[in-house]
Amino acid sequence: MTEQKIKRHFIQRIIDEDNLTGKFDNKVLTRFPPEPNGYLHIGHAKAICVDFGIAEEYGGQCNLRFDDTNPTAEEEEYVNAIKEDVKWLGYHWDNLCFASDYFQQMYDYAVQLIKQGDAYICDLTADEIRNTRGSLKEPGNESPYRNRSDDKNLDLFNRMAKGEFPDGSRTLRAKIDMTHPNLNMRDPVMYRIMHAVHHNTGNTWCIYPMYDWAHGLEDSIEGITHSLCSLEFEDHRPLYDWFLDRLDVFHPQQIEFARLNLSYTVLSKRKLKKLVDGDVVNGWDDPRMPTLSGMRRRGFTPESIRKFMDEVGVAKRDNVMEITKLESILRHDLNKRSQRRMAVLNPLKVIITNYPKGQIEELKAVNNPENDKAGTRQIPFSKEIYIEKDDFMEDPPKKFFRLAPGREVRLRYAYFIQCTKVIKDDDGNVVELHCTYDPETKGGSAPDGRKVKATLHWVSAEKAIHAEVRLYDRLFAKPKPDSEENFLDVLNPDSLKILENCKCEPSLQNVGIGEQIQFERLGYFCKDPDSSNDHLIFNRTVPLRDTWAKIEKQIN
RNA sequence: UGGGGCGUCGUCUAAGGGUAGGACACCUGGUUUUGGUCCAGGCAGUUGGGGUUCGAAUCCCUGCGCCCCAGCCA
Repeated sequence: MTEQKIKRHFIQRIIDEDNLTGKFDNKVLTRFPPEPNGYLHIGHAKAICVDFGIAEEYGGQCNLRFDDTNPTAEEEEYVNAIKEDVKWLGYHWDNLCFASDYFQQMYDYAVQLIKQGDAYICDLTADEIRNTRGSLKEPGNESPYRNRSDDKNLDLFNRMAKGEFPDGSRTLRAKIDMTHPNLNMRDPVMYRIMHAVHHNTGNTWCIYPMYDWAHGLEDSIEGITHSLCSLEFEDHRPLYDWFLDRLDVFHPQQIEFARLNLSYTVLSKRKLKKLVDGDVVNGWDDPRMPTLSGMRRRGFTPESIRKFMDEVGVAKRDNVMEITKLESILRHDLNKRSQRRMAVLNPLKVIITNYPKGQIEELKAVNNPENDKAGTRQIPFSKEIYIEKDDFMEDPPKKFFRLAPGREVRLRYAYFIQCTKVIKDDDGNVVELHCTYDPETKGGSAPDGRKVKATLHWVSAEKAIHAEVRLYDRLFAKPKPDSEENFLDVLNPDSLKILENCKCEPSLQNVGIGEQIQFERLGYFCKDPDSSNDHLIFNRTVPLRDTWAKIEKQIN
């Protein structure tokens, strides 16, 4: 407990200090400010956890604010998806805000700056502005329109807003310093002309504010105390401060922290959109996507994502979290909450030769060994069953404990069986096994105390229900796809494997969509929303840790 | 290169002048009717060089390396 108190990250320390000095009257008001131009991904989840988490911790508030200043990129669909994802993560915004609600006020502030001589209308084209901005080494040159009279600027700005000029013909620029070593301070554009329909304001405006101009105002208007954002905006903070100082309005404190990176994945909306638009995946909510909607469909719990963020930490250094860490936390969470079921993904028929034909026995199985309250259920057992193809080897290596000719293993919750005969097709593939069972071992233990080295999952052939199972793997084959010349070159060709012929125990018919289930010895799965009553589809969220696979790898 | 930022086990992250700790990964072993879980143990780190100090990951100086910025994107 005290240990938790001691481990304060740098943002908490800054706020602690502010509260000590009374900088913001001990108030904490943060905001999560997404642009509605795509779906939220796990990188955003870090920002959400920091923004909402800080507010929660200090008894403050957090706004959800859509930074909708560019109508050509933004859509209502994204607004709705973002709201849903934030709620799913378990956070509740205190105010729902839109930058577009402040357009008039921003306009008025712009007029103020023009009157103060701090902004001017520039007739340069985008190319010309770029060419006069200078470079990292060279200072820029002043625009020939820089010294227009305030009246002329006011008139032109007014007419810009009225729609008298075509797109791109003029901008409003801050009059700062074209030789400033920080490129952002070289007379940045505040407004551009865009005759575009805005999802929120419709046709009301044909000039739209730029991020640098708008964002600080949004924070100031809402009374945000600590404006938390990612590292790339550090260079913008002086400009943010400059605008607020010139306007002499409430001045939030911007604090920057490192964004999350994840190995074997990409976390940029641009690249994710490319995967969607290029049909590399099946939409934003494809279970392979690092989007929150994709992860939700895959079977992630919001708790596991939040726990992950706790462990990720908050700091300023660049980082790449290993995806194994996420998976580890996921498994830990799923292990505690998931009911166990049996399903066979790659079925191999087994006939128990000495079991009475036509007999069905109901056997008791534990629903969750981690949670007694989950209770038990009955599973049907019969003469013909399916086991996993991988659980039999005709000529097993030393460390393979599972079924082999002449060997005895346990069927989970059922009987010991011994393999007596291997049936093959003309090509030599094993297609069926004959086994005998020991009636004395009902439930899975032998009265004479003899042991077996393996326990297999199985499904009654007579009572099995059919399902499609989708096995997902990481989308990329290289740990840092962002560092590749083209991230699309390192896609993992096996990121999705569809198994059409899977056999499930009957109780699986009734699971709800998204309900997390452990298929014993295989992994965690959940029913996909594409399922129908006569066509079950299960997504594999994450496999169980597989020690045998590791040993197998060492052998080869 | 001008400006801004950052360097602690393989990967994240603590230690803010006083024993470099934790998690994941990896390796052992134990328990086990899931080769799961759980438990125990192990491996492994302060970017280099100076300085201040009884004592430096921490403070100072100086190298080196990495990231961001030249959209009318955010």
